[in-house]
Amino acid sequence: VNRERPTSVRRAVVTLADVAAHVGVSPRTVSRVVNDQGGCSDETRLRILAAIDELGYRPNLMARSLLNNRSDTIGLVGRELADPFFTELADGVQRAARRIGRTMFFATTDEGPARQREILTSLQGHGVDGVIVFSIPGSEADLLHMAEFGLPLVLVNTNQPLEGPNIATIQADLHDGAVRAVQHLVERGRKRIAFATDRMTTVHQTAPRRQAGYRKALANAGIRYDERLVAHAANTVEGGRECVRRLMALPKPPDAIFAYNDLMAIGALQELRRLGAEVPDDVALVGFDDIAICTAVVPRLTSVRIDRNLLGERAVALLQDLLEHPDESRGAESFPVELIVRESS
Amino acid sequence: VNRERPTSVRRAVVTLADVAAHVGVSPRTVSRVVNDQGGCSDETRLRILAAIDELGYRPNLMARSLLNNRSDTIGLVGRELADPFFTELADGVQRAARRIGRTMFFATTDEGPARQREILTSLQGHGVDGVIVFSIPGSEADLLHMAEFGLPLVLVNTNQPLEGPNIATIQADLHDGAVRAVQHLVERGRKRIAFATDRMTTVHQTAPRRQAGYRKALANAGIRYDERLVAHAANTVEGGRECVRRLMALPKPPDAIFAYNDLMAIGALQELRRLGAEVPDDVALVGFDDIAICTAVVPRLTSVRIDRNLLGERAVALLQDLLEHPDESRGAESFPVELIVRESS
DNA sequence: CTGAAAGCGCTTACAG
DNA sequence: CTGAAAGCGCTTACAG
Repeated sequence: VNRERPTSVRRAVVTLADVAAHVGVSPRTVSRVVNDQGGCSDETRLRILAAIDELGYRPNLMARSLLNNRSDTIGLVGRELADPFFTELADGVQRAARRIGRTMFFATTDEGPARQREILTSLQGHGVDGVIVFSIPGSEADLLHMAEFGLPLVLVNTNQPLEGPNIATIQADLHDGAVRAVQHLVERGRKRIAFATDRMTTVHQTAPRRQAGYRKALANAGIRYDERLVAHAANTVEGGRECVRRLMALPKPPDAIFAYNDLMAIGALQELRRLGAEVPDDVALVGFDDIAICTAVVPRLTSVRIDRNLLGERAVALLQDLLEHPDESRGAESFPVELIVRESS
Repeated sequence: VNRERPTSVRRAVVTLADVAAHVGVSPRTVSRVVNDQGGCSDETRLRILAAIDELGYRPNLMARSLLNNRSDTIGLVGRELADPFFTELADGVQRAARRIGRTMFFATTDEGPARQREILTSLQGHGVDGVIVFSIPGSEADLLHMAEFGLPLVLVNTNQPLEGPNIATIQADLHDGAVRAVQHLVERGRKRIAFATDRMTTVHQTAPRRQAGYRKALANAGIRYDERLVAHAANTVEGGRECVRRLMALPKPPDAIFAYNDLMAIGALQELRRLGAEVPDDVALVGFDDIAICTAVVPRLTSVRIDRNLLGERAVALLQDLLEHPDESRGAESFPVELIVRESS
């Protein structure tokens, strides 16, 4: 073990040079063994491996990155871990990254664009080869700028598709998801299909995309759009309850409800039961996101599923492509969704 | 911008030397400005800052770490992101780390001890100052070994408390949580208190700790332990349903159920309703973990809460202490839990 | 099959 | 207030 370093918090750590000295060869030879480059007698090789084991040598990957200008590492950045959408995405990213020999590091940025920039700068500084960002609305210009200055970026579910050097975007097709959900309710013979949605104040532009799909499917089916059947509330369980109270108090209440997300759908389910309405007989119900609770409620909830694992894997593939062909510009990619029909409709 | 490097996947990146050349000063001076060390005329300083902005210079943190032997970075390692327990812990870690000027990187290891070791080695190689591990059972010896070889480690909710150089553990007091839950049911006047628990086959030793608390609280209250009131099933919603079917079929069914976790409690709730039993009037119900759904079900679920955010913050404090005083050995720390009483009991 | 030299981007003493 | 030198741990050409 090497020199004293009293100011350091870390214990002195074994270096390649320590191993070389211990065996009595040059660092170059140890390096060759560590990197499996061959060109080394079996005898020296075994002695070196034994020394590595004995001393507990671990290569310093930062030193290596400094030379190679690559770390085989990618970053993943999202708002908050509490969001199940994000965690499943992350699991997909993790698996796909591993398959191509990359390690994923992961950081969250709860507080908006400034913090996001800070995290991305930190990741870049620590040498990640590229970053997948589950982006914060309002940070688009910033992200384009960072990509241009050398940090390859894949944006997942950003508001607008972005184009530029060193950047790619992929978005779940929320519009199509809403179309499918409403079309399914039409096929079930429903005529008065309500939409229980988020308050539109949010900066996340997902509600408008879903609502556009809702209107499109109604139009396709020749059903007139009726503003009274669109209820706005918080996108939570309580918000879902609130929407149902208002919708069921209408002179002509709905015979189906398409909810902005599953939490609202579950709130709607609870409130419908309380009001004595049967699901799906009196009111059919479709949620969005297909979170785990969908199969834990009675009746089990029909929902629009985004395969978040697959979305994560796709994002890794895009990033890899970006890293291999940095100079090609590429369009925004759309990610398909599917409708999972269960008992609530 | 510097030299051509055709083999690199990364775009050529601006270095400190580039900035120095652009302004016409030595790298040393730029370094001083970047690190706010003073000792530089305001005029040069401003010119340097302008150049940094114009060229888009970002310090290479790996090079810096190589010199300092510290990165102000900590790692967090867990099984899978899908586990809400872990994500809330992570949010606490993230916030606490940030408060002391550290960046948290995060990695998952779904597949057991071998993979965990791989991830930890990678984190160490990338220069993290220490790691918080939400550990995998069976990896204890390995973790002790890694700590001894220079990677400071804090273990959260490990099976056994571990002691050794460079290592600390913290565990939620599951035993006390179970005692409180059952004591609460006793105070509510319940006499036949069942325990719906996990199959004990699991390597995670949490079920026995909860069961010991259950027995302890019964003994405290002078209630005889009755093996027939302990039902085992999968620790899922479906498992909870299964336990209730068996328990309510007993000659003398229970008047209260303490569940291994909230998922089982929610399954129990559904099945009790299906059987026509009122909660809490006929059967009182207490869960464990206090996951989000507890307040979304009707009646809202009483549960044992582990403040996972706080647990995460505590883990960071322990790690920081370990980094500042590497040579002190320390005991295992116990983390208190609380009972959140709601409508189900 | 093995080694001496140079350098990745940066900072830490040391001089002026 | 500013700079030249040395070195963190490693790898990449180049020699032998």
